[in-house]
Amino acid sequence: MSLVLNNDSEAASRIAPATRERVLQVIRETGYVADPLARSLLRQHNQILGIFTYEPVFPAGSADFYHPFLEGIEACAESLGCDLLLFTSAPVTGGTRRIFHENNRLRLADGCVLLGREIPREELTRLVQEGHAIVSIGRRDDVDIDGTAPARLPWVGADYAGATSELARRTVVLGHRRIAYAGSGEGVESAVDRLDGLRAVAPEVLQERSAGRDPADLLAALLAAGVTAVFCEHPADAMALHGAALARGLRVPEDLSLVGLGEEDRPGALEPPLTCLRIPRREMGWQAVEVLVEILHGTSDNHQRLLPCALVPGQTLGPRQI
Amino acid sequence: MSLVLNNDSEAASRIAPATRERVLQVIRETGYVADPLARSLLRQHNQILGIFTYEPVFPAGSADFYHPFLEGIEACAESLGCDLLLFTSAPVTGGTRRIFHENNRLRLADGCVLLGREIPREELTRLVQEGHAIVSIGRRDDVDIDGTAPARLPWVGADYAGATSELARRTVVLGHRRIAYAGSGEGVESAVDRLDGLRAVAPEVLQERSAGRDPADLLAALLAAGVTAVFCEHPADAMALHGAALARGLRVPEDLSLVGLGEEDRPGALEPPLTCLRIPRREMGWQAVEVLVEILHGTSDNHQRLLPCALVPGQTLGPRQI
DNA sequence: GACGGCTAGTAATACGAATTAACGGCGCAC
DNA sequence: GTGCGCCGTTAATTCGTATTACTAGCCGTC
Repeated sequence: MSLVLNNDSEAASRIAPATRERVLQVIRETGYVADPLARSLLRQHNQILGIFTYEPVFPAGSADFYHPFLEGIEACAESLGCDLLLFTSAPVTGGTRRIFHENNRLRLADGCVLLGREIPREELTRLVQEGHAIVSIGRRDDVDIDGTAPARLPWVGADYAGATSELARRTVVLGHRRIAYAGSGEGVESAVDRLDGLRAVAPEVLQERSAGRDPADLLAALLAAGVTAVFCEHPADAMALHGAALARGLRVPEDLSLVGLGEEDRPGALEPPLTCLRIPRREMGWQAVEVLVEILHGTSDNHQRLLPCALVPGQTLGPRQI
Repeated sequence: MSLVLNNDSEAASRIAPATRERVLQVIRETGYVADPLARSLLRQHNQILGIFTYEPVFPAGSADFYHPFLEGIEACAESLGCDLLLFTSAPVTGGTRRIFHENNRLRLADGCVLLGREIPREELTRLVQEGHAIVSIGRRDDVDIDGTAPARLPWVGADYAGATSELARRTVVLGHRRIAYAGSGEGVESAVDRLDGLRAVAPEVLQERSAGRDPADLLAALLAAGVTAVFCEHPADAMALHGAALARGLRVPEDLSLVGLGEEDRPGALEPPLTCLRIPRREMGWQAVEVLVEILHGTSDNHQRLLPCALVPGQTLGPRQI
């Protein structure tokens, strides 16, 4: 039976064509399908790729930030003939989902794509220690495994640093000398990369936190420091600053240039359109699955890919008025 | 071991506290986790719910029509502690994905949510025949199983008929006598329901196909027939007709009332806002999972739920000008 | 002191498919 | 005529866990 189902070269030689046809006939009649569970138990792989998100996969409020990643993942998985498993069973403790719990179901999947702005270090460490095949979407710092050299985590990231540097160069060329960075610039890798990219070109950056701050106050502080161009970690901050600038009678970009270091939540919402980045999210999703397959097959040995961000010209970055 | 892991009432009585603690200690040290595959093989259920879509789950182009359904499904699955399996391995033959293929992996999931505008009848029939636990999102006609009475398919649908009837009533109250339906009104259940809902209130409906037709031509035909209000199967058609009306120097709703029998793709895109329906998509996703669980648990016996659509007043439906 | 009942721990079996080993029958060759 | 090899089939074993049956040991009671 199984010899006929999995028509291997070996089986072909072993089974007589007549018998083979008879078995196939019965299979057609009864509509028999091998229990994929039992097969997997033996084969030790499932053709299932897991997706683990540290935020809800299908977030209601936010303008579907994760959607394009999932698009790419789905498209690639489909091309590979793999199913996708969403680990929605992982319980939420202390605000974030945790992949490791008493009955973690990680092994249902052959490998796992990790998605989320921030992934707890201890989870990453344990994932690596236990030898799970994982790929992070978004660059992650290497994890320290006690004793040994830091483990190079597989990831597919967006080149925030490079894109920010390029925007910074253009800003400098436009005459700006006092450039500010609005945002934390620390903690999460994506924030660090952005600030690093800006600093690489403009070392004298003025950094101002924006979280939970009144845009008008933030703007006032920036202007007082003589800033003429603001790089915003979150495009939403750029929108807020734009509003505050208008309220103050300032023009963008004539009096103040604004750059968003990410995608606009709702393209077209701001007039004039924001100068910002386009994160290759779909492509990142696709390539994450590619890397995962490379890991599973043992091909290639570099499991870190940095994809370029396209620059969205917009109209909020202009020459500095003398 | 398994006795300790699954701390049942029985196990509690069987295992000595000391032994129990010793085993737990070893489990903690080794980080052992039971292979979910092997467990499932024995238990005959997985805590996995399948999602099968007859279109890509994460469609790139369309404005994420399916996203809210998935949101609801995810939220409910999470509350149940179930994982979600996306059947991306199903091959596409003849334009649509097919759930049944030589190695269908349906049995990986305990039950399956079916998503898609149109689901091939033969697939539904076979799903029912083979006794799979399924729920369709969107009403589906009963399927004929040869010999027996038509099988009542489980589904969670939007009450297009009721909502359309209500809109029709309002339209009649506003003085409109010649009402048209733009769209196929046949084939897919959702289209049939809409036209039926309109006909229930306004039997003398003029029906015009809109697919692949120049909006200007369609509009001309409608006006020639003396139509003063158009119910559009697809809101996109309403948008197109609106454009054609403007081009012709007509005002909406003064000269022509437009109603969309669905959600606007991009709310706010049309000015004035379209009078249309709000499909309770998130709620449908949630309840689909609820129904699925009812089926699996054998509780309840009515597995068909019709959820009301909210009416979005908009400003494209107005009194008929005498 | 012996037997019965209860408990704790261990061994066996089942889950469903796949792989492999064993086996029976047949034919060919020596 | 017998032995070996080949072909086709069947039985056994494997995957990792859960359940059940069974056994050894202990205590209490008669």
